[in-house]
Amino acid sequence: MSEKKAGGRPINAQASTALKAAALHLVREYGYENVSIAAIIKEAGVARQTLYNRWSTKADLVLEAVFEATNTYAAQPRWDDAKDCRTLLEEFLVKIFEHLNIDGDTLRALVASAQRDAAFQASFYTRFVLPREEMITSLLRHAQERGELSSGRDAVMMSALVHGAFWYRLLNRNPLDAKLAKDITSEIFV
Amino acid sequence: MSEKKAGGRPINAQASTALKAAALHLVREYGYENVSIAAIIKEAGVARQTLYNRWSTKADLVLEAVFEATNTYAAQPRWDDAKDCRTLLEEFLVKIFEHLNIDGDTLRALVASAQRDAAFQASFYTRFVLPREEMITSLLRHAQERGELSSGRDAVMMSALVHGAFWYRLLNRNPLDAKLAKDITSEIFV
DNA sequence: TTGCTTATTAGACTTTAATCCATTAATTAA
DNA sequence: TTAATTAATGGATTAAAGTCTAATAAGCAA
Repeated sequence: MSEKKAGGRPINAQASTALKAAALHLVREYGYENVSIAAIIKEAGVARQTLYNRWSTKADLVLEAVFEATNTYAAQPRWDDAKDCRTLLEEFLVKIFEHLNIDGDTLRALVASAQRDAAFQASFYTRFVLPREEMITSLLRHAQERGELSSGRDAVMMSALVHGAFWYRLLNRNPLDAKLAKDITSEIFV
Repeated sequence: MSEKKAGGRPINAQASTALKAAALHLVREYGYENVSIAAIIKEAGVARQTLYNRWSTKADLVLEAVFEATNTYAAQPRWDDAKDCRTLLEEFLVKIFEHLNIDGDTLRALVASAQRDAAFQASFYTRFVLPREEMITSLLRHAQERGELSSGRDAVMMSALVHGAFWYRLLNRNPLDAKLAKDITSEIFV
């Protein structure tokens, strides 16, 4: 399946790069809602249709741009056995919050887009949200194995509580700081 | 301050009623994003400017329409002393979820609007979100007083965890059902 | 070279939220 | 009755996302 007939003008990879760079730059500088498609293609020096050949909406483009630019923050840390899991969770949350303090406004805008577009919502959830949720779930299971957390508890539900808590804060424009990381951790580890 | 000079054409209260009714009806039937201002004023039989004389955006109008139509669900229940607090929380969550299963799609759209409009976000949070958050906080404090929950725990944080959990589920288009109410409750009451 | 195929470009077009304006309507005060 | 004031109306306008189209560009295969 999906065999392409040979030939045809090749896709210009530079156009993609320029579009992502322009989108990220403009969105971080002026805010998602204040950046028009027209401004992005103008800065990228590319035609409108070229953008829509690659991404179907502004949200898709910006998601990819933010995602690629912040791989660092989404990386699974190796759980350091020298520290207890309570500390690991708190430190991981602090790391997530650092990212959210850079791109939080953009991510809020993407969550908003996701509510209007089920396909984008699925993509956003799969690429951005779920991976971290699974990282925390695995950390909590690790804590159960090490006896730092009662094995009777539901790691998936606890992870959802943690995620819910900081997304809820973000969407309500509350600060995400070290104190919050500590407070959330305290309520999870009894 | 704020004294109005007498005279002037009086505001037509029926126009407000008709606009709210039209907005609620259309939004529930076709979905928030599929309902245009043009459709609302047409069904209400009112001029465009009349709508904007009362609400500054579609989101403000729909929030008020939904809010008025669902006072029932937002009412503070009297905590029945015959039941333990675990049961009360679970039942309260079930009640909230019943409402979210009617207007959840609309509320998701309003959350999206709130991300684009800080003033609306504040209004939405104050009118819709915070009251329930406080109800659950007070229930958890009640549980602490009755010794059903350790008094060392942070009731405000726990309430945020609970709220975060179901808003998170709602925004990710996951089901809000009795099982979720039970699972959330279980993780709060140890 | 000549087709064939796909990508890019520029710009017209559609839709919708929101603003703006001139005109008309409804009310109070003199 | 007249003037002042405020609301409602209908329609024009603006801004932006997204769609569409015709012309052109850049490759492959014969």
